[in-house]
Amino acid sequence: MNGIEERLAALNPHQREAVTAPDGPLLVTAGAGSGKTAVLVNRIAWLIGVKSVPANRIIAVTFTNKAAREMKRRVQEILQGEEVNPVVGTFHGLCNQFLRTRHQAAGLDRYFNIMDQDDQKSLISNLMKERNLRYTELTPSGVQSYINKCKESKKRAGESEVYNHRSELLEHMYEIYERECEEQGQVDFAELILRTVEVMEHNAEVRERIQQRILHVLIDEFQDTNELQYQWMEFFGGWRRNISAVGDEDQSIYSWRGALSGNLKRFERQYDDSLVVRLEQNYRSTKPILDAANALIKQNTNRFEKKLWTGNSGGSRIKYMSAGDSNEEAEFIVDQIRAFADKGRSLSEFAVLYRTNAQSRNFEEAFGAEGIPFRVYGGVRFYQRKEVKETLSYLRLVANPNSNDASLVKAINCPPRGIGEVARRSIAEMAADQEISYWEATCALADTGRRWAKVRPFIKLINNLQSLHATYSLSELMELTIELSGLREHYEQHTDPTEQNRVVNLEELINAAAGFEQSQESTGSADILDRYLDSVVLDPGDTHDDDPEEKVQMMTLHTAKGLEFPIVFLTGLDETILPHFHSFGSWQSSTFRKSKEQEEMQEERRLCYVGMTRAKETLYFTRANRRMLRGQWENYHQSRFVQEVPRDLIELVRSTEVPEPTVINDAEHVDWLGKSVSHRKFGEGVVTDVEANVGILYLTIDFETVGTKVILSEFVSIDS
DNA sequence: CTCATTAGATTTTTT
DNA sequence: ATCTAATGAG
Repeated sequence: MNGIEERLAALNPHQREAVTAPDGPLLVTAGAGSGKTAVLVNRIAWLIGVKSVPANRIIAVTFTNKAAREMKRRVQEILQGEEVNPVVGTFHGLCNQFLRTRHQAAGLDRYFNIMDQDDQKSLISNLMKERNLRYTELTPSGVQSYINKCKESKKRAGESEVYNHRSELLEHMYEIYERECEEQGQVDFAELILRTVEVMEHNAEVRERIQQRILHVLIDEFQDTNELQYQWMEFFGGWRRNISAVGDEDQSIYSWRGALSGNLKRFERQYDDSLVVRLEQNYRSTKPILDAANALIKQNTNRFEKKLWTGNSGGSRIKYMSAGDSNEEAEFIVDQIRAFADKGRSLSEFAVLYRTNAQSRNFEEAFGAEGIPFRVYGGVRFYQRKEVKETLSYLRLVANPNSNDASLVKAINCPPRGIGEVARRSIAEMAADQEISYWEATCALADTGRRWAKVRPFIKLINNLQSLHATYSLSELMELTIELSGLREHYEQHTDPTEQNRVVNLEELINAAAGFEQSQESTGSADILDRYLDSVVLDPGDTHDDDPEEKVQMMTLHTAKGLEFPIVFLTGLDETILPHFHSFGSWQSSTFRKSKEQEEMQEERRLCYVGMTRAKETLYFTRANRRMLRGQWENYHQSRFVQEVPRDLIELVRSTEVPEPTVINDAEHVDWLGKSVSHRKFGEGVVTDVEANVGILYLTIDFETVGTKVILSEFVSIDS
């Protein structure tokens, strides 16, 4: 017998209805903390255990790898006994598997390489440089975001409307980029999904085989799917229509990545016979926290009104602390955690959440100084460090020298071997002329005279590592690479702490490889190096996941989605931080549009909502009047979101003297409108719009030289 | 070609 | 403040 009956009995009627829904489309809209993941987990277990659906014919999609692992674990836990293996993964992970086994049908190199955002950006940057395409109108990141936007809405180069010079250039870059990726066997994140959908669309044989095999498709976090992912769902699950989608529009926080929370409604419309279940009972938070979160999210327009409720009673109000500066904010949190910990709370019960990764630094310093153990998720990623990227470049060359030109460029002169710009250019030229890889070009050039003698040891090194690859394990190969390449020696020579730390990171990298080996023990014997190199890009998260140690958890609001903690510090509740204003008095914003701002503001509010609803029993709001930004102290004002929470749900914990926000009346509004003003950086302009919020005036100003920007009133002066 | 110094930039969030 | 790219001296 298995544990399903027992589990079903523990669910509420709505949850049970969703879990045991008959075949056919199912849409679950679920508020924060209402147990939507539990519904998915139990439904998978129910399908396997009660309906006897073979586990490997069920496919479930989650948003993060962490969530996928958790889901597999929980399904297995319910179905005690024999091992079950439903297919669970992220869109990107699943599409990668699909393409690896069908690279031929997909028209991809057998050993195609996956680029992360950094790789993609430097490829674009190099393309622009080498082909002299450094147009003033375009930046590499501009091109990058254009290409990704296109791919996310299933558009290839040439399929977008060209309406001005700039968009013409962008299309041109997209074309060049596509060709380059094709030639080099490079695949970016969006391409994984796009290519998969295209194979399903055009290859009837593959499509039919897959559609026959898959009996059920389940998708979590449906509000965060984009056009491409919606189509993926249709190709993989649309034929049998056994699709379960779970989501919450109030937690849609990835529209900047092309996500369309409207996909929830689209699903409901398109599969009009679907069973729709709404989960509105919150099991996570105390009443004051839930009431506060509900009040906040109510400010968003055009949303389906939910009445999220809880049976929990009691609980304290939100504790609000407004600090003089960011250091004080951090110290306050340290003090509070100390006090709780003295009462016997475990450090792992605390989470410090922030809008931007840059904010973590303050907290890291304060916690470090006080000797409180903490763990930062994400941040400057381990796998993005220079020394780590260098080592991985060697491994990529070992795995497949012919589809990793960028890796060759990186590895060939790290550590310095006297092979520089001139040599690189010759290699690139020859590779282009003869349509061969950089590696082949380098090998050919090595025999062409004394000038190329320096590359011979390098070629030998790679060949040597390739032969070692056959006999040594992944972690051993990693260690040999670091030693034989001279990377360790190179970094050990330096005495300053930054460089010394790199040696430590190299050790850490070997450990990570060993950890990967262990986690993959049960899986087949397909080349572990290839799978490791994929996982480094697709799942660079925690190298040692189930860290049992007691540590305070620190992460961005985005990373926190789907998690819960007894005590949560929601930090940086300041205008321009949360809500964040990328369009605020900064560089390019000639395309600033009011409607877009509205949309972005609502997403910021949802982000705040996500943060608040992570808390089970205690929630803190913290902010600071002054923060260090790029080496300078800047002034900040309390976030509008604090005002949007009813006063009686907030308790002032400790507050340094905050000047009462100046109340702006209508007369002052009118005062600004139409006035000529000047700004220190942007020069002269005219105020075209005024908006007041929480005592702060936001002026839309049409500048003579730099176009339209939104500026805080305190940064401009009226011309006399 | 390497190393050191300097000028310049820095779009928030993640697979 | 901190990182990278560009520049110049050896």
